[in-house]
Amino acid sequence: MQRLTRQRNAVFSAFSDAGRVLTAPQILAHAREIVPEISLSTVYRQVSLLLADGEIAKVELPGEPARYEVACKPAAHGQPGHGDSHADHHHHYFHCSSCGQVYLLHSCPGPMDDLAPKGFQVKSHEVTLHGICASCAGAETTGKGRAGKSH
Amino acid sequence: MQRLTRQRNAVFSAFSDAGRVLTAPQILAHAREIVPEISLSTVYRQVSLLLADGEIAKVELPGEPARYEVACKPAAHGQPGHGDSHADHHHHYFHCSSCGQVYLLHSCPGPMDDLAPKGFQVKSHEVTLHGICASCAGAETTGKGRAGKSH
DNA sequence: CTACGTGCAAAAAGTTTGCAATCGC
DNA sequence: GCGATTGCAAACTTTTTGCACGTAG
Repeated sequence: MQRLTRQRNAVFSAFSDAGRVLTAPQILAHAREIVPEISLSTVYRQVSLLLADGEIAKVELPGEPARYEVACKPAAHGQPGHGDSHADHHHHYFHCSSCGQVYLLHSCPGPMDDLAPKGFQVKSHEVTLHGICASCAGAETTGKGRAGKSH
Repeated sequence: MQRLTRQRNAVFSAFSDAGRVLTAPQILAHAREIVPEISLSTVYRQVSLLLADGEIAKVELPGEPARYEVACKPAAHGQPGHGDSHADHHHHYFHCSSCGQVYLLHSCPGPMDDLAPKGFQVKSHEVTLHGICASCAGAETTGKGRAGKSH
């Protein structure tokens, strides 16, 4: 059985703290605010456990490191309250090219089996949107917003 | 200016040979049939050059290593003259979970700007389909196929 | 007390880079 | 000959793993 260590709590609360889609180093940074001596290995190990438990989900976008999000939880920038029971928790993502932040999308363009040639069995699909998020779009006139990684 | 080395030719012909979406190690394997002493570094370097030339395009799918495909642009080695900037030819991909092969899709579900919350500027989108390709679906009874990576 | 969890270091996988030798032009 | 290109090894990034110690239960 899993033990209730400070590190496990720190990793998990990193998500509630940030409420967003985080990379492993970002989780580490947040967790270190609670348990400064936590190591990246432990982050990865706890993430694996949380994944196996279904408490978080892995978010993989083309060309970037894996991120993780709290599973089946209301989105960070949306308001909770919808009784969205997890039937098939497949969602899609928006990647801001300005701040690097990944946002959850709740809608889905629907089945796109027609895109595949005949004879191909489509099991699932992933959609990634790229562009400028509302924060960055709004910040471009007001000056600097809350960008962090413009590499 | 770029020199016409055997390695460059080997890397480029790896694509015509395979005619598919290839990972760097796959390019290496094909290129080694022509120039056995070619190294992976050279493959990466030539791939970078070909990318810069617009002769090939990088294909990044969630959770896997980068692949490369011959670009849709017709002129291969000729001089482009002027003004031919790469248009917005985006396509999508089908990833076979059985053989690992990546297939190009020609159709596109259309603009999906509506998926993003208001205030978000959608610049582009990517769609990845997962499932069983026609070869693997057909091979499931005969047991042949060309599977390789079932990890 | 005992087994699971942790930190560190090293490894694995994919990609890039420094450097001396090579080879196109 | 000059300098771009190559092969090798080493660095780098992201993630995993081996091992000895620490700690929850």
